[in-house]
Amino acid sequence: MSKPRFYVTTPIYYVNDRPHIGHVYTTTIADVMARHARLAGRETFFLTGTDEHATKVVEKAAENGMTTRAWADRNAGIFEETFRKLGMSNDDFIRTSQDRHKVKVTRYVTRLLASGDAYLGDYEGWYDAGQEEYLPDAKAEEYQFKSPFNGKPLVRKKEKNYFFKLSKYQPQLLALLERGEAVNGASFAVLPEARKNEIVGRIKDGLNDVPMSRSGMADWGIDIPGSAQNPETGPQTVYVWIDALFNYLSVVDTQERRKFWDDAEVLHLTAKDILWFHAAIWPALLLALGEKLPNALYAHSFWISEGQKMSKSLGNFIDLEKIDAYVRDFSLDGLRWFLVTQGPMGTNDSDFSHAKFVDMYNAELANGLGNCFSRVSNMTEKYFGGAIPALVGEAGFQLAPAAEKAVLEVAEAIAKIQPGQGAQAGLALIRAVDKAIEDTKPFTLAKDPANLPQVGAILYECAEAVRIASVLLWPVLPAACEKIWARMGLDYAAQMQAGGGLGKLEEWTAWGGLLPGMKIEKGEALFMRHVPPKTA
RNA sequence: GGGGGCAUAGCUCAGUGGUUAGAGCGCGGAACUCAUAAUUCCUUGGUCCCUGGUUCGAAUCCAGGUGCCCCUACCA
Repeated sequence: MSKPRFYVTTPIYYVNDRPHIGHVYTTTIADVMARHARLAGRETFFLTGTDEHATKVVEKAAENGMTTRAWADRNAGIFEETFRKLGMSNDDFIRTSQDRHKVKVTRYVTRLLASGDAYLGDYEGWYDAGQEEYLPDAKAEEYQFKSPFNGKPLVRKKEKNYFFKLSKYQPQLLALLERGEAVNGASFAVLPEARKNEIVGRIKDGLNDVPMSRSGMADWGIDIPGSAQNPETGPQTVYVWIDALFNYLSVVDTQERRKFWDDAEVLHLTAKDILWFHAAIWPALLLALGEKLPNALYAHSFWISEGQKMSKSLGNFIDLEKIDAYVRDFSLDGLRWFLVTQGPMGTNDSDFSHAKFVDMYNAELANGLGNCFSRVSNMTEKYFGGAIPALVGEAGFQLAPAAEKAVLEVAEAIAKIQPGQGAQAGLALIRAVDKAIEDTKPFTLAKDPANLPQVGAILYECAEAVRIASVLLWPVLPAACEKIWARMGLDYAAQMQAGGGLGKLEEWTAWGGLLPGMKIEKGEALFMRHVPPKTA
């Protein structure tokens, strides 16, 4: 029986942005989920990318004296390079300006037009002539119906646009979300619970049809089929949000990849600000297309910076420069650990605080995992020449139950999309090892050669628990755990590579995988303890 | 304006009606020395935001209030 396939996505990032901690966070969570799934032997597809068809992209490119294409290429390149540098294991990187996406979106829109779920209507709103853009009613009111740019009055303008018949799907969305029912054989979970309640409330308020086109941008965006020939509309392009949402499907809507949509567990990760598009419009679009729904949407909260909201005016974004500095000072795994264990997967925002980063790094990685491996490997070298001794003595305790518990808890945490909890469960096994060492004091026993059989048994228990913890923690701390494997002479990394990236989580986390006689090399500290520079 | 969320130890959070409210980190003390001045143990620490209500019983449910936050249609 093969394990269910897994397809995990991040939002595609706005190509005018510079990568910051928010992008890195969502992508890291997706990466951990993807790595865990592959480790568990599940065929996995992990997608991220860039969203490029906004009008502002055309404008920014012009401001910078570049063609839209060159500007988008440059910025998308920065995202791709950033994720590559951060070791993200994404299987693809979609850019909405790529033909493979545009071709699919054209087809989806054609289908919607044919079924009547997309139709021509009048769009009416407050128009800022100077900016050539509409403002939402609420915003227009906030600006007292004057342009925020030049102060000229906004005008009430009406134009022909294509609309998506969102209102039609209200009953099905409520069945899916409020009552948890399956629609067309699939259910759709919005997490966390608070976010689901939020969206249910909003859907109950009533759904209006949404515009899904804009009057055309020259040479940018995706044309609405037939609009150019329609004198009523003139050339129109697919509204950028609709265009963007389709990426999740367009990338896997190919002969070889279709299985990742039709026959896979599909998880969309996003931040809470774009809940509406993902929890209401996206499933409605899929229902309209007759496509299967994703299994779950998880909308996490935000990072704030040192207690303050991140904003351009405060200039306190955790940007690429800061991210690079953390990677340099604490290693990539150190950054991943902080993001995953301290990040805003709940409904509250999390604080990216330097002091907290250092505290957690020292307590959990340096003093915890790193030191534990260090003491176990050191005693093995010191008392047994670096080889796990034959099992001839009694340790006087057993770590197998703690290991089983950790394995179970990690699985539960991942199933709940709480990789941070999973990381803590893995670390708890390390704590159990530290406690066992303290309780039995092998370093004292070793002073009398008669005790060596017991010391050997103790070290076996400890090394075996560390081995299992390293497998459980690998999705979060790939570099450090692979170092542990290398020093224990384990070929898990090679096995995964040979197995198409798929691991053997069950086998590798079963007690007894460490054989007597195997070498353990102590090596350099896995995580150097961070001592803050002295302030005079 | 409308909708939603959050408020529990110094910090970050668990805890959705039932014994003296928990964890991690930090702080203080002790033990220990294999280890990265690491580890382990003990201690400290809370009118569970306020007021009122429902209940035999409320951190938990309800109402009102206060504070902070998010969404309200192109910033993870």
